[in-house]
Amino acid sequence: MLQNSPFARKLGAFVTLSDEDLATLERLHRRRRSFAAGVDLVHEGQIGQSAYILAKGWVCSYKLLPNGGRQIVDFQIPGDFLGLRSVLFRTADHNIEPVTAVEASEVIIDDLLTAFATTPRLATAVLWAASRDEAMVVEHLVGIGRRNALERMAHYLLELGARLKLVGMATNAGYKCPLSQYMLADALGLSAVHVNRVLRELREMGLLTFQRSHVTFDDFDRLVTLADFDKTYLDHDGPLLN
Amino acid sequence: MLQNSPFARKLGAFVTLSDEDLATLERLHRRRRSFAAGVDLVHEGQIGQSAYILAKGWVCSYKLLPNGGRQIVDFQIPGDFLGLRSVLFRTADHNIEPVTAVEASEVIIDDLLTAFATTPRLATAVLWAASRDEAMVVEHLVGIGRRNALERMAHYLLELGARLKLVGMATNAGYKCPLSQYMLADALGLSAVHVNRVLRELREMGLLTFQRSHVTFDDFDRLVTLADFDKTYLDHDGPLLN
DNA sequence: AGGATGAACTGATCGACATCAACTTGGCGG
DNA sequence: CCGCCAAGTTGATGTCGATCAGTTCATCCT
Repeated sequence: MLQNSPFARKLGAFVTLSDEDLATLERLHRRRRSFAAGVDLVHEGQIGQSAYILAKGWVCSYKLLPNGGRQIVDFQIPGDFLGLRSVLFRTADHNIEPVTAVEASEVIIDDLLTAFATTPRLATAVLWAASRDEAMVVEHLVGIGRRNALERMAHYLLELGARLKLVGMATNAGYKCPLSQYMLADALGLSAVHVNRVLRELREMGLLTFQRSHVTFDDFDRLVTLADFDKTYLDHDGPLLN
Repeated sequence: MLQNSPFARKLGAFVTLSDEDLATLERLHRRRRSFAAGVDLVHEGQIGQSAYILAKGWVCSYKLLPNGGRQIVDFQIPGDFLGLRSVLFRTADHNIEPVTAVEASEVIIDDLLTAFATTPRLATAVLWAASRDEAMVVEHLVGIGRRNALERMAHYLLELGARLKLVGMATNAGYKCPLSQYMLADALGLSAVHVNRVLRELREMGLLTFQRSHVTFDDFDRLVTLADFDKTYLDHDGPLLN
């Protein structure tokens, strides 16, 4: 059983990986790096960046606006691939910042292209992972565009739960979550003040408690109903390709 | 010169395609289909769907909410790949509806996987196209999350212009645009009423006119400034891979 | 021409969330 | 054990865009 890395574990949700695939995957994990919280890993406009496979810790990717605001596009958790766009594009189009201390494997573009050429199956798996990321961004877009603050928060925290569960870092009871209310605000397109009120409301409704960096689902089912959470878009139902 | 299809033309913005690549690409274009405006091509929950390469016309992809609202995620124009996620995922996570009459090539999953195995370069190109789509969704997310209605509209219409220009359907002066104010509203997370006011304001400011299905840039530079439009994220600067 | 239809347009009112300006709590170093 | 600082919390006030309730305009139909 070679499925040790959370990345392999995640790809396993889409394709059954052969030993050869796993070996190729393993070869991407050579350049291990550590990063401190708060120090940008990639920033907009940089060229010739690397990508990373996240092994430990949380990071966020965001964009800044001229008026000083920022929009967090997504948080990445162990097993996630980050910075794919900053490798494929001439210049990075977003910033990546560690939320906590982080460990990750650096993947340079040549490694990636070589891996694709030797195991096309892996290329398909990475395409799947990228599509899943896109699906999450899309769902996030729907939330910001059409859901009110309460539904949006509930939905987002449920999604994080489902993602963490896939890599064994959450249960249906809850999970550890290092995000501040400010970060949640930047992610959800709300003000920090409003995030606070919304979290209080969810707590008083008996649905969910977010305190001391811990999310507890107090009533999972009602929460799912409120948020209209349907995790189909995460495509967690086991390998399609064998 | 085999670069006839808008799809090949678009991929050419990322990789220089060999004759072999182009031939493989050509083989994806066998099953030509036509669709009438307004009749869903794919809808949420369907399984075993095909993907399409759009040859003619506009389509939109959207999600519906239980409260009756809908969020249009993106419009697709000729040369765009659509429904990739409905092929890679067990079940489609979004709906696709033709905005106008449409012609497209149907791509079944086996064709795609075979193409990837024979020309890994093409797999990389498709990954790039998917990443570019994601970049657009991200920019859209930023717009809805952090830009006001005026900036959002300006930014979105500029983006459409840049995309259309890449496939020869727009100039810096403007372009033909079949979208109703209702559709724009569903895309931008606004009400149709507000879309109307915003368009009027842009017109009165002398920046842009959207009338009779035609977008005219009256003052391109000021518009770019207002919208803070930086097209880096579209990665149009010529092949990275040769 | 007269009606039907759907998109475009307008004014009045309302509400969700932002902003501003505090105060409170909790963890940490000295 | 105290003081500090960041995060969390709360109330008062302001605003952007939604909603409601229409009118106008263009096109098509018989």
